Amino acid sequence: MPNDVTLDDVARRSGVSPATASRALNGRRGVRDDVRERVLAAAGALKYRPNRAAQNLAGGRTSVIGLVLGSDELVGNAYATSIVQSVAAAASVHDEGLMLILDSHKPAVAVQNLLSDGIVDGVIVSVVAIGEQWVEELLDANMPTVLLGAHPRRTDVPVVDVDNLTAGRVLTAEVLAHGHRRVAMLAGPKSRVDANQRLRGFRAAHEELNIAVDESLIFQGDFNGQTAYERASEIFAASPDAIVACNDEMAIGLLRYAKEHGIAVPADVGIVGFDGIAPRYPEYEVTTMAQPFDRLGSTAVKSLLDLIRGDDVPPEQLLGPQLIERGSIGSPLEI
Amino acid sequence: MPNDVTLDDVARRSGVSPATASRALNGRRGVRDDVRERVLAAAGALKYRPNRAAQNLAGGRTSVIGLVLGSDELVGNAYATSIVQSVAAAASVHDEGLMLILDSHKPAVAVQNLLSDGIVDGVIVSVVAIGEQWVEELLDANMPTVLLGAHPRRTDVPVVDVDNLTAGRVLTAEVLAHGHRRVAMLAGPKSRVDANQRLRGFRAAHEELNIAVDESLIFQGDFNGQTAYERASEIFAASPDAIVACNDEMAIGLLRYAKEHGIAVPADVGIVGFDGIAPRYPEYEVTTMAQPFDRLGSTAVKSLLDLIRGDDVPPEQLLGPQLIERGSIGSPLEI
DNA sequence: TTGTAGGCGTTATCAA
DNA sequence: TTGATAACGCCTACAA
Repeated sequence: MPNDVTLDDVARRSGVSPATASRALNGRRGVRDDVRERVLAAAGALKYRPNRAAQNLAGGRTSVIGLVLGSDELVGNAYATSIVQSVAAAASVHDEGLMLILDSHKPAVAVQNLLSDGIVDGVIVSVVAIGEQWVEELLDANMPTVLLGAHPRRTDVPVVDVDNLTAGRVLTAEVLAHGHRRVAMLAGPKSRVDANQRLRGFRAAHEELNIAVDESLIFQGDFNGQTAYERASEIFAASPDAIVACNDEMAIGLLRYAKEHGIAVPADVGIVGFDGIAPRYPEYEVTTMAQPFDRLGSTAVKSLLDLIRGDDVPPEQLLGPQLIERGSIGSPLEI
Repeated sequence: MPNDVTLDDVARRSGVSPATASRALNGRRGVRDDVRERVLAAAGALKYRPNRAAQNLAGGRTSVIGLVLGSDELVGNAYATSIVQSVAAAASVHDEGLMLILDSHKPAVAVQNLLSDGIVDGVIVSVVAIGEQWVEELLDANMPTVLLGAHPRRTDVPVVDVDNLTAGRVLTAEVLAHGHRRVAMLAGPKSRVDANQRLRGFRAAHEELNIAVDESLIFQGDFNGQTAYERASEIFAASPDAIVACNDEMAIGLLRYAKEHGIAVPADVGIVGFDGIAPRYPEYEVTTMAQPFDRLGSTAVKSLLDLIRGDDVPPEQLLGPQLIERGSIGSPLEI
């Protein structure tokens, strides 16, 4: 019952044909100005809203995009949650509906739902979903797709991401600028492009200052805070001046361990992270390279809409991260 | 290009009319068994999937439901995030699409999008969205709606919620059973039904044991952990034996303060909370009444689908919470 | 039990 | 610049 007003009603009220009304409403050219105004006025008066199903069926768009997060747990994953939030906001700005696809237990069905049912015009696939069987299948189907976070192999799909290489380089440079020389790295999963880029940045920053990287100070992590906490003793035992954790969750795991074991931060050891989700943990102040979540979301949505519209989209859009000083490697430096 | 297979294709391949094919596919009666099987086989072979826009347009359903969270911040809100997760899972089980409606900045438009565009068959409105102007408008529109968490005034909309009264009573009884007598309460927002019910349960548990509630031990909270942390000194100054915080976020705020100020839990003071989202904070073990998130999600989705189908739905479905002992009021009691 | 035909609301094609 | 008319894919009386 919501809305019984159809295009025909608008057409009738403005004394034109449905075809003309449609053209006027959609901003097509070839409609006399006064007619267009009349139609618009009628539509407004009638509170007309197009039926999207009909639009879609007639070959138009759905005005709904999908956000694929795979079977990743949203709960407790501040990064994923931030992505949802920012994409939702961006979709809303463009007046697009947002379908959340957390699905997992029915690979085939999930993909087909998306593709075949014409329920979504395109999808944004988050990096947290990459690697799952059905997500890979999804990438193979030719549906407009934008990756939010780089895929290790698919370079054919446009990607929007933070510039992880720069992020790693700048953050590490900052650590080095504080005088730290024995800098450890708690890396992310090897399968993740972002983690690798951050590590590359870590090395690059050292190279720029002609400081050798001590390979024994590079620890393998998994982006998980609890795991980091459990490996903390081993890492601290290597007595680094500072530790670059590949994300904030791990940095906080380390901070927690430090706190519990009387290790002073930054006095005894500096600790930094990535992502900028740390404000969620007010008791842990950690210097970090924050993700530009808002821009990630809006850029991904805009690119996807371009793609759907048939416009060209850059194969890779890297956004600048932001260094947020919170004192976990010492006082901010004078410039 | 996704899927070119239409109902006609299936009909042709199985040698029947589209009408019969439609009936067979939709489980309508009045189709010979062998014919039905033939159609189903053809559909399977062709990998046929109905076009939802067409189904919808033809008067059928959209197979998409909406989850309304208002402008609530998802990031850092473990309760809201858990709701999203559980509703998404439940929707997926029923093969329903899930539209996430975090929208906020365009009240009117948002509502109309939902209602008029025929893009969603019904909505689940989370308690975190209640009170916002456009959400209230949404409740007035006659669209199938289920509340996930009680509304202070709208008793006309079916609600699914945890049994907060019982939760408050049982948890408080547990605290009292541990021998605590001066029990403080850090309440939730007065506008929230769940918070009030928990407080009622708190009082009920006292009454049952003929213990008077010391009104000076009832503190007003806002469900926010940071705020709880900031008010902690005042609360601890009242020297309660134990504190019942109206949700885990606040309990953790108190625990954090206690930890930082050398107040031993549970030795000096017991602390308990509600919701069961605390596992997210491994360093804070807090006894709590956990929300049955999975069942909340599945019940809400199922009820909404019933509502959409035109079936009756109970006006109120209260699910049982679960006491989770984590030692923050002392060792678990022998039974 | 099955098939035919009409319509759901919109857009696009093609004349006028 | 405008208006018929035909899709789009499906469902559902109604008829057979």
